[in-house]
Amino acid sequence: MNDDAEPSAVPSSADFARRVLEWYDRQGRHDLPWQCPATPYRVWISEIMLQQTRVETVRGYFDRFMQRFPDVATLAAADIDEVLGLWSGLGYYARARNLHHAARCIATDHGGEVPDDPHALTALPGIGRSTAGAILSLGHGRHHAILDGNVKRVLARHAGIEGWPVRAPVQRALWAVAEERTPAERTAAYNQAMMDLGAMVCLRRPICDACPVSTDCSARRAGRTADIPAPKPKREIPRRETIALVIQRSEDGAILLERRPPSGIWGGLWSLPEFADDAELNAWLATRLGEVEPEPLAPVEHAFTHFRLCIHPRRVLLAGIIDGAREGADTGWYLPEDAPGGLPAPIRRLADRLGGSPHTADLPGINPQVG
DNA sequence: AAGGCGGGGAC
DNA sequence: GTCCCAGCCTT
Repeated sequence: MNDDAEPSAVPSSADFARRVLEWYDRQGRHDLPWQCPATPYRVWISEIMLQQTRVETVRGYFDRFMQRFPDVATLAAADIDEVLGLWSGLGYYARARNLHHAARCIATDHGGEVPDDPHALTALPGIGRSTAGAILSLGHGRHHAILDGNVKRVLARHAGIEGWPVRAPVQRALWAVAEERTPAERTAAYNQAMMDLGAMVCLRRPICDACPVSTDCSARRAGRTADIPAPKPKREIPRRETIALVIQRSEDGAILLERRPPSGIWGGLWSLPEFADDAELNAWLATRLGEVEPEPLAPVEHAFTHFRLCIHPRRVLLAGIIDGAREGADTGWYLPEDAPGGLPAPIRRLADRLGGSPHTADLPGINPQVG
């Protein structure tokens, strides 16, 4: 592909697309789970799962999700806890809540068919401009541009668009280039090609020798592929501490789980009772169990995008059934593997670590009086 | 316009 | 350890 002639003029968008498509036919990914078949429903589900999430992570989740919810009607009829259960571990759980909500909107307002209109799509929760473009092009075969992280990287470098892509002016410039270059013919293949190019060739450290558009790439020519796109400005991430109560029945190993509030961190997921400090924990325990001595377990570190959380687990083993901590719609006793909904990843790891039915006598510490 | 929102893989 | 990813929503 490297003839020695310097490109004498800015190549046309058609030529850019032609080279990208030619590369895609030979080197691109053609057998991803959501490509066979690429129905609008399957494309929609995959696109939501793929928001801020890598392909290899999504594969297993996608297959399990499709097995259980093969179409819009099944998803719309499902309980949100089951949806969150299949989402458990994927993160960004608002995506699952939005997905479920949107399925119900599609069932009631669109006759159960995923819309093929940009305005109708972006009106659905969880679907923005880029995801709408992916559903329209990959799922419906329509002419529409996309602009995800991969495409941003390819276009920013090739067109020499400086600045951090999250900033509005940069975003505008990128969308303009994306729309200008997206061909009306073979739009789906082109969009998939751009994502594949970003995921396989135009990496953080790019493999320019393998790129079909390297000869006229602005960043490549300037030797500035490391600077474009501009990296996210650094910021200090705060650290938070929290106490999590593992209150466990020695009889069967069940632990007390609570449903978290619908919004915020881990919204709608099931988790351990949480306390700001030991004083708050002890006050909670005192009113329900009397004097008990919780056993500290090894802390669990968990990194979020915007802060770091250190969870200090405190375990209390119960020799008998208690009636102090009653079950309700949003609390209950469950074996870790039988949780009624999704569990946050670090809580799941912690719960799994506790193992099955413990024997009180084998464990250090606690045998609180009950009632 | 800025910040909230998970988790894991690559380095 | 740090960085960043098939973004969107709320404020």
